[in-house]
Amino acid sequence: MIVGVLVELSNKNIDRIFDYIVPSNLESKIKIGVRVTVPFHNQILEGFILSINENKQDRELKEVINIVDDDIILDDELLELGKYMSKKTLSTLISCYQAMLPKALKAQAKTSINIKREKIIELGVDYKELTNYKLTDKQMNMVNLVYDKKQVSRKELVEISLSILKKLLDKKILIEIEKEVYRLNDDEHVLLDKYPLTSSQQRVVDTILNNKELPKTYLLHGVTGSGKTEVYMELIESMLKNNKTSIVLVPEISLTPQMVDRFKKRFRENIAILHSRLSEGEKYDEYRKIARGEVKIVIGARSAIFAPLKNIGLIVIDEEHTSSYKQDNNPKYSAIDIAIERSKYHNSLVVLGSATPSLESYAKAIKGIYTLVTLPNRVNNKTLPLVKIIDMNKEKNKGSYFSLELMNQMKERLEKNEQIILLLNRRGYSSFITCSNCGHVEKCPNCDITLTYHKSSNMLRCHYCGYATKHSEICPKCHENSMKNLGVGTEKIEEQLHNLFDCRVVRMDYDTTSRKGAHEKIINDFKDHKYDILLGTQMIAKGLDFSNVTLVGVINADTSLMIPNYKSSEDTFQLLCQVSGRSGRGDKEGEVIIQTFNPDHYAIRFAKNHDYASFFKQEMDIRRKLSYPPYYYLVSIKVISKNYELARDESNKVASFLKENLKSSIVLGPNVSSVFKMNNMYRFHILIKYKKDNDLYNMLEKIIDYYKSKSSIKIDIDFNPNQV
DNA sequence: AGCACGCCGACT
DNA sequence: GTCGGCGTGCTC
Repeated sequence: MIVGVLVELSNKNIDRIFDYIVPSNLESKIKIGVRVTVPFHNQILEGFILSINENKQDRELKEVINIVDDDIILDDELLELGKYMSKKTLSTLISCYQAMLPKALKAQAKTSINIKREKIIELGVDYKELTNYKLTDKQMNMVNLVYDKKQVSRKELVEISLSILKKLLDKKILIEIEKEVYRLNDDEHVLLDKYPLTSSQQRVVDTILNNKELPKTYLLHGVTGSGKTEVYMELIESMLKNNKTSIVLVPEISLTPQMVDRFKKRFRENIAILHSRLSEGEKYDEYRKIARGEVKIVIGARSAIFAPLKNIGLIVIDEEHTSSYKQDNNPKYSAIDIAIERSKYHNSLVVLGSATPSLESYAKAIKGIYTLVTLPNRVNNKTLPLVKIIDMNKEKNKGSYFSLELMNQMKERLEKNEQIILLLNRRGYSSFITCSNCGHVEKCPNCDITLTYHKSSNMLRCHYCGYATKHSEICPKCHENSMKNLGVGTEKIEEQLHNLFDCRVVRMDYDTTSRKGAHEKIINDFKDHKYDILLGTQMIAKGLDFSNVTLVGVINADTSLMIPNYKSSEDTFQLLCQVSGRSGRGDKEGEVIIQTFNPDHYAIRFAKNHDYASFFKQEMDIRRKLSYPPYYYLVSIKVISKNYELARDESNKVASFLKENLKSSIVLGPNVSSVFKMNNMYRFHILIKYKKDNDLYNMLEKIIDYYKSKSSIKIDIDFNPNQV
């Protein structure tokens, strides 16, 4: 028997199947989709069996060494899905399969994550026979405990008494067995009464369920607080009744414990959770639950789209406009694409939900590629919060982060014992230090990126490569003792809040949430009103539901407008709408205050009135004039090299090749990349705008082919990039 | 990805 | 004369 194996190395040069002979003792275990170890060149690698051939050997073949798992890791659907992904993203096939699997199941020769087993104690004799033994009261108590619970962990009994346990084990009254356990234990969840659906929720549910054309993709446009989650749950329940499974994607699940909680309360043990904060062991366990068909619902972040569920009836993508649904390293896939591809296989529904759909999705809905369904009002006809724009150019209260208006409002809410959310619109990490004398900023010598200041360690760090150096207040350029002008961080603002008010503030940002479970704690504490003010970055904008919040303040609306990206207006509009939606979700009316130096910018003006339609119209106009998506698709091609001249010259060659061969596309560049030098590599990029170009994939493949043997040049291709 | 092979510069 | 630079090629 001969098998074709795809080995673990991700490299275009070996992005193909290699044949191996199967020794006869392994033949019975050979199936397509299982992992094997094979000799390759002068190493031992893991790989996946992708084909089984008869003995038609045209050369000397090496032998398969071993079989890693007894089970199939990738079934037919997922094997095909990987091929689709590889073709669409131009990534190696193995990188696609690896992206679909938890670390424990990737083809990697050095994994150590195992099935967790626990020692369990059971009754070793029939309960009635116990009268034949002379047992002390204490021994009898333990036996009764085991009898009642049928199975008790050894640990629990050892805590009672090791000597009693040992006695009973010696007498074979109790016996010890090993049992597979899942690491992520289900906490007890009270079953939640479901809310009756509002008439518009019911209408949406009916529209979607009465549809007979499958597969089909819906865009659910529902304002913040309109109860999209209830709609998802109702659809899932209908799937369960028909014995179908569902996947729900949320932007970053650890940020939305409230939503997970609601699902758990309604569907209990029928759910598996997959997200980045789980340990590798926990992920592995959740994955096995899914693969064994023990759950019918999977909730998770982007990669949960690959959950190995059978018989999928519904895939929900909540907050579909979120950029994290696109993976920004290879393979650069979009979870929405994958969802639609899987829906074709399963003949199922896809529901994309958002209060502020991406322009691409909304345009597709208008074109009829998706079907639009809407929830135009908040549940119980609650009003959307009143939004006030504060022009910071005219602000009298200079030198403070807060305008007089915001300060007064905060004071008022605090007096009424209501809660406040403050958004600091930061672009990723940007607590940097500038010289107040000459304006100098410290940059990373490897990456050309401004270094971030870390107060706790007094270090400056590069968030791209990890370079770190001690912070000194002496400016290296002008030698004044004035390197202390810190960019605004939540810490600074918290300080000022404490100076202004007697209030309890909790910060939620990258620093305060790095520990596992930190998000949940902050959110729960805030919900329990242990704090008056939640101060955070972008991560507080989405999905949170606090009924006592009546004021949302946006400290600086402008930062996201300044980002050099064609989507910056869209991102800003979405952010402002989303964060505004956190206000007034309970009985009390909510208000929002947005501070900005650009009060007339349309993204801010339309966000004020929650006016998606007008924003869409104006933004589409601009996109059309500038030939941006959704009128054109984008592909970014980066040419990367350690050698500056080489990167420059080769990127020129690539650009002219593309200009020559892609007559119906617009080829821009090469330009230096926004992050020009990263990890000591120089980066040039070329941008292609295309509508339909039959030669595009051909030409890109030719470029990849040409450079794949040249290790001094790296080519990086990104379709519909988040960042250009 | 690794690793060997191979063809040109500054050194015991 | 040789050590070693990294360009090129190969892996069933």
